[in-house]
Parts: sequence; C-alpha cells; structure tokens
Amino acid sequence: MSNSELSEQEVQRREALNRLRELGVEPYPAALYAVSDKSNEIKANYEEGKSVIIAGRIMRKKIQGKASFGEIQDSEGRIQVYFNRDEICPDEDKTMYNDVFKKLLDLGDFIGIEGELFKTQVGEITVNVKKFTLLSKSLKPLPLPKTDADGKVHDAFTNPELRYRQRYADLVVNPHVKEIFIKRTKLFNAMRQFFNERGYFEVETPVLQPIAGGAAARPFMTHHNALDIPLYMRIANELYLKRLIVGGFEGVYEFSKNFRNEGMDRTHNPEFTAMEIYVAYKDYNWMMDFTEQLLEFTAMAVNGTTKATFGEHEVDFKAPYKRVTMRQSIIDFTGFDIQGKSEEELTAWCKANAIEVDETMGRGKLIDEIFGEKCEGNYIQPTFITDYPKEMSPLCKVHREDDTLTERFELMVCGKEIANAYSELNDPIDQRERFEEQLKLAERGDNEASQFIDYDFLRALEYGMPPTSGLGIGIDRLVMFLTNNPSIQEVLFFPQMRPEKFDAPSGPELTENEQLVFDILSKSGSMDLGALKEQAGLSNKQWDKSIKGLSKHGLTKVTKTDEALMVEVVG
RNA sequence: GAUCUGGUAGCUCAGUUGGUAGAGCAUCUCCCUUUUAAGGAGAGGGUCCUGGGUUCGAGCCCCAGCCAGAUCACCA
Repeated sequence: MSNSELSEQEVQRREALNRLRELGVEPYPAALYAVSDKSNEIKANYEEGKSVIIAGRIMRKKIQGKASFGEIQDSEGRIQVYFNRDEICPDEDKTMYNDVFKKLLDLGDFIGIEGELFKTQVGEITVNVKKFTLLSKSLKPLPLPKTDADGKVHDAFTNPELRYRQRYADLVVNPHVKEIFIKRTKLFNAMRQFFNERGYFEVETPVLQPIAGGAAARPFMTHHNALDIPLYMRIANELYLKRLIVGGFEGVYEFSKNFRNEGMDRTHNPEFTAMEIYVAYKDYNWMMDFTEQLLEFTAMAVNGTTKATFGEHEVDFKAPYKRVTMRQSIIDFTGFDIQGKSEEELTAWCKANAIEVDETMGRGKLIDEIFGEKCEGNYIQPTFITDYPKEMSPLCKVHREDDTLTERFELMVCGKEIANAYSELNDPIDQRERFEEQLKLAERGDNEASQFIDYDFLRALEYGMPPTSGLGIGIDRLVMFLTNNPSIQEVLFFPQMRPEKFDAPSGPELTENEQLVFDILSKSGSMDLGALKEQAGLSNKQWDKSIKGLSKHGLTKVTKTDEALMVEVVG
C-alpha cells in the first residue's frame, strides 16, 4: 500500500515510527515488560509515594510545556499519569521528553511506566513518571469518545457497522461493551460452577456430524475429502449427549456452538451457543426446580441481584417460577380449550381467529401457532409452559397422564423462549415410531420436521438409557436478558456480517476513459480543454471523472490562460 | 424476502432552492511545570458508499447496485 492511500494521521504515525528508530527507540520491542500494578488496584489501595510499574495504551495526552498529563488504559480501567521533563530527563539530554514523548508518542500507543504515586491538587490519584518505555506503536488512530464530568459521553463510537466489524476498536474505546462480555463469561463460569458442584460432567461432542440431528433446522453442509462424504455442522448436540448417558455418565453438559443455515435478525445469528445438560434418573418436574435454581444463581453471579432490566421490563429470576400447562395457557388467553380437539376443529378455530394456517400443519403445529400467536408474548416474568403436544416433540417422553401430550417445558422470559427441557424419550421402539412420524410430516411439506433417521442413536437407545431429563438454554438470549441488550450482535464478540470489501491496492493503471483522453492528448502534448473534451466524446460525468483522474495520477496538468483552459502532458 | 432509514474528514455529525465542502473533537506548528470532555494562537486534512443518468453545473434530483440498522414476514 502506498502512502498516498493512507490518511494524513496514518502517514504522520508512520513517520513518527521511522523517527523513533532513528533515535534508537524500538517501537516493537521483543522483551517482556514486568508489569506489577493495575489501574484499579492502584486506585483502591492508594499509598503516597509508592513505586509502581504499569502498562497500557496512552489514551489522553495533555501537554503543558515542560510538564504533561496523560491517561493510561489497561485491562481494568484508566489511571492518570504525570510526565515532568526534568524527572524523565534529569541530564542535559531532553530528547525523551521533548521528542519521544511530546512528538512521537500517539494516542493508542502501548507504553510501560515506572513511577511513584501522588495526588494532584484536585486530588486525582496519579503516577509520577520516572521512566517510560514504548511497548508497541499504534499506526491507526482510534475513535476517541470523551467523557465529561457528568459522565456524558461526547463523540461516542456508535456506528454499529464499524463497531461490529472492528470489535477490537469498539472494545478499546467503549468500556460498557467490554462489560457485556465480562458478564457473558461470568455466566459461563457460574453455570460451570453450579453443575460441577453437583457432580455433573463437562464433555465435548462432535461439531461435524454425518446426520444433523437433535433439532429441526437447515444445517450448513461441508465435505470431508479423505472419507469423501458429506458432513454437517451440528444444529444441536442433544443426541450425542444422550449417547453418553447410555454409556453410563449420570450427568453431562456441554456449551455447544450450534450452526443453523437460516435467516439472521436481531435475535438470530448463524452460529450461536446453547448449553445442554442431561441428568439420569430425573424427570421434567425435577428439571424445573433445577432450572429455576440455576437461573437464580447465575443472575446473582452476573449482576449481583436476581433482578434484571430488559427494555421496559424488570424481570426477576428469583425462584420459584410460575408453571402453566400449554392447554391452560391457551384457555387463559383465548378461552379456547384444545383438549380433545381434532385437527379439523383446530384449523377451523385458527381461521376464525385470524391465525394463518395451511394444510401441511398437523395438530401439534396448529397448537403451537395458537400459543405463539395468542399467549407467548404475555409471559414477562420467568414462566414454565408445560405439556406440549406430542407431534411437535419427537424426542420427548409421552406424558404420564395423557398420551397426546409430552413431558416437556419451555421457559418464557419477556415473551421469548430461553430454555427447553424434556423427560427424555428412552423407549427405543417409541423413538423409532416418532422418527418415522417426522419423516411423514417432512414428506407432507413441513420443513421443520426431520428428514433423516439417526439409526445409530436408535441402536444406543436399544442398549438402554436410564430415565433422564435434559435441558437446553439459549445462552446468547440469556446474556441479552441479563445485560439489557435487544440485539444478539451486542452479546457476540464477532457477529456474522457480510464480508467487507477491501480494495486491492490500485496501481497506476488508467481506466478505459482515462486512457482514451490521455491518448488524444499525447499526440499534441497540449490542447485546449474544450477541444479535448469534444474529441473524447464522453458524457459530462465521464469526462469530469477522467480528467480529474489523470490529474490525480500526475500525468496531466490543467493551466488557466486569459482566453482558455489548456491541458498538457506532464513530464 | 418486503418496507423504511442511513452511508460526507480519523471519530461524532451539519450541509438551506442544485451554484467554490462545514463544525466540534483528533492531527500538525508555536506558547504554557499539578490539568480534569474542551488552556491560547495558527495551519493542514475529503473517492461526499459505487456505477450510470438529468443539468451549463449534483453531496443534494432520477435509475441501478453495495453495505448497515430498524420494522415486518419467515425461521426456533
């Protein structure tokens, strides 16, 4: 890349880089830097005169002649630093202050500082710099939001496209963004702690699967060259975790990156994280108790309170949560009782109540539509919806009291599902029939139904799986609720984006039109501008672009005489 | 996929009826030894998203496209 494509500030920083090397200052030193202190600890345990060694980016530089203030940002926050010329340069040679610090150090550079603590006249804890070391030069200026005394941020770096594409810059300048991801990791840690304390076992299962099972979604497909077979990125890990229960583990869990080749919007990213846990000898009633304890614990761990604000809602994750059957929920919000109703009756009711239906919908799907349309959005506080119709839950055990239902619950928060759990189906013959039923639904046109039967999973069940309850939690969605973010992109470090186009370095080649104009001009070396335009025969816009382009390339020059504008070839 | 909104300096944004491209911060030069987003004085910095078109003249109007966000639909 040539310097002409760099911004003014980028050119200046590269020049500073060269100047530093000339002065014998290595801008990218190899040696470790023995940091001993962090900004937050210094502020929390202030000791007048204490020697400290800190490192980070310099994010503010205010030069006042022979003394200056700055601010160093490390992983924990920022701390003020004070540069005094005669402290840094006690001898005659003032280069380190006058040149290196004042002129060649830019905002964003990483430096290490050895100094002593003091408080300024206005009482701010400050490091009096005795010695500083350039650790890494920053060649590209960071966005520079500023926070005033009232905490109001000026010139915030807010453009979502730039923030997501350049998350590294977003994280440097937006502390509240970093906070989201700290909470995300706290959530993972809290869940692991909760599970590990109960003796459950973290495992890893395949991401590349010959059959993308365990859920109904379009998978990403890939190909394995050595085996010469198609493979799918997992859409769920459920069937593998159950195989491990068959194998004798009594409690397994996995944080599973899942991949679904479907639309993207505020709540869907093609890759997302689910946590799934399976515990032997339990049922879905036990799992409801477990889930509310888990969420109360994690909310406390993340926010220090069970209450969380999400948009206009205040949600309380304190256990216990209300439990409502799907049938009762529909009665509550519509007065309609789905109990014992046939497919035809349900279809008729939907049509009468402005719910769109089509022939591919089975009984389960129709009930799901009614619930989604009339009930789901009303559950703001965490609520378990239980006992889903059998047709829409092919991996779930039939309800002990009603064989048209399954022992399944979903946890609703702010009108959205964040968890899904079953008493897992462990009857291999029933499971085979359910898979076959799904195949029929798929043939009928329901594109949510599974199109493949995982015979290996059936074989595993035939060896025997103990009664088991399983739970899946949409981690990204939970993080959204716990950090008050309505967009999934805000809780993923690198949300999926259409790839950015990077212009290949444009050489000295001319466009077709520029070449045309240049050829005409070359014959005489110098021409009247109007005549040249006429000979070129280009439209106004194309002409304008071409002649400007040639000037930019330094090939032609336009000069103004008293009578006319003349164009000449340069050199 | 549909609709709406936006894309202008490193960042945040103005830009009037179509008539020489603007501000704040940042940058550069000079002055300043305890400042609190912003000390003073001066200067430089632009592919107005891309490509066509209309026009004497387009950041602005028209067409097509790209990218993003929001809403809706679809999807869990």
